[in-house]
Amino acid sequence: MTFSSGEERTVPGSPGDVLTLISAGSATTRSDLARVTGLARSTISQRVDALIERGLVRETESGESTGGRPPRQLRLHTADHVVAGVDLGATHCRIKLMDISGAVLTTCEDPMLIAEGPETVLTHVDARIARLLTEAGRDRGALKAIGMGVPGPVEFATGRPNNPPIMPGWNDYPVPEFFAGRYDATVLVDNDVNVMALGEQRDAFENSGYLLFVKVGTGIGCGIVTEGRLHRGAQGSAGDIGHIRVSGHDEAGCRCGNSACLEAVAGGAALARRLTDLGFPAESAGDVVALVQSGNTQALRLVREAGRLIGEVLASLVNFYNPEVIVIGGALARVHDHLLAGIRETIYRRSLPLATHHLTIVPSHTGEDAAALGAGILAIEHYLAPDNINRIVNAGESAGVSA
Amino acid sequence: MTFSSGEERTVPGSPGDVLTLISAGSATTRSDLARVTGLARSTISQRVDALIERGLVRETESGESTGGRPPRQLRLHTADHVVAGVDLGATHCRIKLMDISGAVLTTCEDPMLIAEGPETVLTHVDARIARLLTEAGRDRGALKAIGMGVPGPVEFATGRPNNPPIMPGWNDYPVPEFFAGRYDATVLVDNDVNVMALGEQRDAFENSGYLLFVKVGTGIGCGIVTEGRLHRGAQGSAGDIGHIRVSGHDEAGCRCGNSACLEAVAGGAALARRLTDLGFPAESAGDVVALVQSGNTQALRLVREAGRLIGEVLASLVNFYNPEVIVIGGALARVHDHLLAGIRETIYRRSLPLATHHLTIVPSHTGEDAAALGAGILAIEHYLAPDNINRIVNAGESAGVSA
DNA sequence: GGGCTTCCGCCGACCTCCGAACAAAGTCCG
DNA sequence: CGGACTTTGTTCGGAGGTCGGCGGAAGCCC
Repeated sequence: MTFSSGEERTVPGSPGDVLTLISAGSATTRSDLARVTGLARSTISQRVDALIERGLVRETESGESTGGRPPRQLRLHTADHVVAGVDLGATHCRIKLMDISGAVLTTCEDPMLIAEGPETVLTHVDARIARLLTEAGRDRGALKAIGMGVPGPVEFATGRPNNPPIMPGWNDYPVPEFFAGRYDATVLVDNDVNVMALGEQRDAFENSGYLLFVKVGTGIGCGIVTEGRLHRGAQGSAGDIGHIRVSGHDEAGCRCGNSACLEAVAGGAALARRLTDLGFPAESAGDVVALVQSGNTQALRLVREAGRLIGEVLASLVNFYNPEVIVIGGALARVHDHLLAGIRETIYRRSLPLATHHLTIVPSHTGEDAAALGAGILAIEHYLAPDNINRIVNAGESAGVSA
Repeated sequence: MTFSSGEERTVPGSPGDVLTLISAGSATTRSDLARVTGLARSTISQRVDALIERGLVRETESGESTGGRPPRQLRLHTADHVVAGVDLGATHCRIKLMDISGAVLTTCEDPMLIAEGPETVLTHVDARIARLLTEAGRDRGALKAIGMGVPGPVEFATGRPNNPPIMPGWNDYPVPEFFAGRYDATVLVDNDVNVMALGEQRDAFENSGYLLFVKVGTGIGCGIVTEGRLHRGAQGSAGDIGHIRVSGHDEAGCRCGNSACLEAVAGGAALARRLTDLGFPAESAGDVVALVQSGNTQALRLVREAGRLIGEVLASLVNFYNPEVIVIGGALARVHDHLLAGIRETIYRRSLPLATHHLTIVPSHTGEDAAALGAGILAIEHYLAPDNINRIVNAGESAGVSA
């Protein structure tokens, strides 16, 4: 009789799979690749040759000998393959130019109002990317993909924002088409919380199959990574936890028209308003953080209370989704000691023991850069995806290297 | 520039993939298969021959001619391949013997106490399966897989219950091993709500990628189907929504030790207790249903109120998970008119418009049979999975047909 | 320096899949 | 009623990719 065991390891075959292994660092020599994939050494050599010829891989210095001929190390050929990770917020724009190994080449950050509409904003983004390419000494053609996180729901397949509440003029705007004539690059647009979740999972929790990333800023949102892939839901609106009802706050009206929404009682904007009422002027989540850091006890109390309310909602989601890791990010996470205390307290009290037993709850370690980094990773992974690489290799066109 | 488009159709190759198409009815002749897969007719013939030789497929009568030679129809050879779908509840046992096309051959249903422990219960199950096989005139060796739903969390990979609250003696009991000497069949054990969700998705919502199945019986649980696959979470406890807190009921203590759990205010057991207090004796969810059907206005009021409370929790989950379909099942769904009214009302009031716009909320259409059918489908899909079929075909052993 | 080990390219053997040609089994039409 | 046509399914040689052995390359150990 056969037992229901875990998944069988599928034997990867194509050039794209080989590149994935090199990229992940799982195998850096031809022999390694043969061992890991189970393919014959001769087959691997053939594949690697094709990747080298297309300019995707190159040999570096020989490695350490283990008693015999030293293996030749293989690396991604990063010089001619870069991506841009774009983080568009309500009032800022951060861009990171990264090579396909994930290394950040150059960065920029400007104030910018997303409410000025897509043409204005994207023209700005285009100019910044061009400048970053120049600064990094890369050719325009080296830009292979653009990842972008925006503060609202997006139909990921088409890259069009879907009724975003704080992005006037962007509804259904075809963002990828804007870049069509400007770069020969794939453009991927997603919700900012989604790319933050992806980035955090890839950076710090690669082995965790079930991760939630909770962003606590002006509003509150959540990115969901299930078995390594983003969960976007049927309409791409999954993770919108800011308007979940919390008990005992029916007096708090929310901009969405309902009352007692999590965001209306525990979001940065709500906290700022309440602090102002208490005589401590604050306008934004950043002001709240500043008050906490200056030792204001009212601010501290409110943040901890916000943590409890967020924890109440997360306790429900822990029972439902059963995550392995919860990451807390966003502006308010800068005072994570106080925020996390409230969150942890409530989750461990209200969730099932089986679900919390191996649950890890941590602050984001990428901080302010989370969205731009995550957007870059989204772009890199798309570009290096086996299917895409196979297409490039089979197309017979040189991928970047001028002959 | 390349746009971020939907997934490319991968071209299926192996014998297992061919069988999957025949099984799904997507292609019933060799020519069809060639067109659908893109493989050459000669290759398809080769594959089909192998499947016929192994006893997995057979030719039936010729089909309609479309002006040329009439195609020979291919069907799954169901005679020598059957599975059992087992539904173990707290107080009952239902088993359906199904062939691998999904047709139910024979059924049985007995009262049974799961609290009597695994040896007693599984011995009973074994005897029932043997009798069903005899009734259906099938050989013992024809049983290829057993799917089983149990009322508690399970570590699916090993088939061991994981600290189930209402299954004393079952914790960590290796269910598949029990059947090891008795049948040459794979044994798959899962939470009952999970198999119900799977069955409903396959039966009625094949095209829906994001489905929640909510079972409202004695307790309340939820099965999650994401992109066609069950979401079990990190510890296999995902979907345990019965202990999510609902607002305004802090007086209601729950058997889990907390208060205001959904199950403690809206579960069948809780409703029965409150009806008893009101002077209408009721012990189980079934009694509650009977009272509603007899026109008892108190019972009706309580059920509708339960619907609102369940709806409150589901409203949160709709925002978080963004499902396409919510199916309501379990004993209380027999009065679904009243239950659904409350659920729908609350979800549409409290969830985001983007998430509810294309949301469908319906009662289960498989009713009491949901778990047994779902367990059978789980078993069939495992047995017909391409990897498994390839293994059978390549092993060179005849799969069931005595030579 | 010679044996040993490991790495890597080359080449014949093998396997799978393809496509063309052919056989089979029906329809259509004069 | 018979031949042309259409569609289905099989046979067979060839193309392409993978395997594994062989030998050369390049280091370590004694």
